Amino acid sequence: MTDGPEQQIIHGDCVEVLSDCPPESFDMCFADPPYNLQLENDLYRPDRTKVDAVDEHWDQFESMEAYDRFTEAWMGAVRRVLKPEGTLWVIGSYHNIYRVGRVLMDVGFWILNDVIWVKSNPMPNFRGVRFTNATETLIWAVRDRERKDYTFNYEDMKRYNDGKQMRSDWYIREPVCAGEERIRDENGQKAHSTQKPEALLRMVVEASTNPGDLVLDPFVGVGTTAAVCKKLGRRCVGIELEEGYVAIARERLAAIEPGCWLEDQAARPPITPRPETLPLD
Amino acid sequence: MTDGPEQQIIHGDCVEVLSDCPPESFDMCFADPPYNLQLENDLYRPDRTKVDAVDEHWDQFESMEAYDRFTEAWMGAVRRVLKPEGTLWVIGSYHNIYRVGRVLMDVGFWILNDVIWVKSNPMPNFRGVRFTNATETLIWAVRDRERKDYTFNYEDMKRYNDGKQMRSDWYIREPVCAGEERIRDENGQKAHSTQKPEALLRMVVEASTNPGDLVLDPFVGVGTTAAVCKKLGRRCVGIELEEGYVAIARERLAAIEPGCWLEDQAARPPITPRPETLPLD
DNA sequence: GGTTGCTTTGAATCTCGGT
DNA sequence: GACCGAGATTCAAAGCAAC
Repeated sequence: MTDGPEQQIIHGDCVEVLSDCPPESFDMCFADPPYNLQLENDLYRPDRTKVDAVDEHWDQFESMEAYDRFTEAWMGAVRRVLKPEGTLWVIGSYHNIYRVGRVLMDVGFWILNDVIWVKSNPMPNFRGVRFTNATETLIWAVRDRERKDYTFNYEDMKRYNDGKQMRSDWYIREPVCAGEERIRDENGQKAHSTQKPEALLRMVVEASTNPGDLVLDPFVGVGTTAAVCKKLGRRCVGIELEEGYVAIARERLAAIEPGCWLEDQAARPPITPRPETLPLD
Repeated sequence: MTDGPEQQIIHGDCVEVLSDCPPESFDMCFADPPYNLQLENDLYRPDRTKVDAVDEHWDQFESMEAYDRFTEAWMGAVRRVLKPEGTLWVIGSYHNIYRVGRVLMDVGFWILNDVIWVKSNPMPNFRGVRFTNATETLIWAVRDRERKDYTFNYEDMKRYNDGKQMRSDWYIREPVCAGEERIRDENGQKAHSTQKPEALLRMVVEASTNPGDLVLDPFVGVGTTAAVCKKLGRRCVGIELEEGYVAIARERLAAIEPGCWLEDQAARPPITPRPETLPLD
């Protein structure tokens, strides 16, 4: 699995694919599993246009229990192939992150931080019945609790907080994934309903790996993790079940020049520092 | 239980105390459960008695199980005494919020938001091995999923975001040790290690209750929830196991003029708006 | 080429009352 | 409980056309 090209996209179910992988192979894993959104009805904006919701079959689960079994399966498979000092990142929303987080603890991972991705332009709550859901959560955890030698590029991260210790609240400069970065199909529709910004993955990869390290993404989708790894000189194995996504990810990777971000880091930081808050009174 | 003074502090274990309470009595519950049950070296039982070091069978997994049992116990007791349209707020950090959140879903609560308390003055990570842990998480959930008539003062909340829909990221200062709000004992030491800011509770109470509503805090500590309720004209029952905290909370309540914040709301907003992010380049 | 204003859209557990 | 119609309801950033 580590003998292929520096970055590769494998088509298949991550649990099956990883069963052929030797243990303790990967330095880091980033996982963006299905969120198991429970959408009961269509949602319309105040101007009566319909919201293009996440309705893909890969986000449908029979029950919460089924989702927990799914989580235990992929997380156990990932843990086996992680090095003992390797770390796991998982991203989610309130729909799934509490279930995922508890499974993560139960299978033996040790949480290092929960990082909050604060969005500058989240979708509002159109009916005014809740607060605007303005964040997503990333859990960062080490495989074995007793291993203190996981990779954390502390000094590099300081550059993103004005020279001070980097905080766990991240204000991603490229907000919701839109614009030029958003990959579209031949009809101009978004190719993947939940594509993540490259800036977010850049923070993750820079913080917790070194150049040449081997990264795993078991739900690689249209290949954001692999693309960022290629730009940052990390090796990456991305696994994806949907054949359509696999093709897009491979095409995306082919257009990237290896290591092209390595000299560009200071020039264009991926996140903005949290601005000063106003005084209380 | 609702026949006492408008705000009262009850000394005892919340599960026991609530067993004498008629069902569906409360409009809202705010809970700040202990999450120091399982530290690096010291282990505690769910009743917060310390575990003898010779109990070697009391390993990490069992202590997490015990914490879950503890959570199920208090949350079940709370759910019984909440009105069906009543809501529950729980605050926690990454140490416990994933376990608490999953229990919350499993016992039937329906999550409305996860609110991120972003601290302007978090304690840094002294050893530089993680990101500064700059947030805590509040889960807001309605008792019965099908009830849409929970209280949410949408328009009132807009006042705290420049007239626009309030977001789920809240920027509130922590009560620092030097601050006026921090309650101290006769030796000048902080009386409670995790005292919450009144500004945070004010947001919670104003968002999800109306004047005259009955609020429950099963871990009321030094009485922040009860104090804010008194200032905002809400009734409150606070329960606390530690006798020392009970005395402090009662003393604190006695010094508060009922409803003193009701006319002052616009003058002193509890939170700061999310500051502008910096321009792109 | 720059500016202005209108349109589109983003991981969303988003109403209520009558039949 | 399902269906239907009335009615109340949105923020920021990108895309694009017009000027």
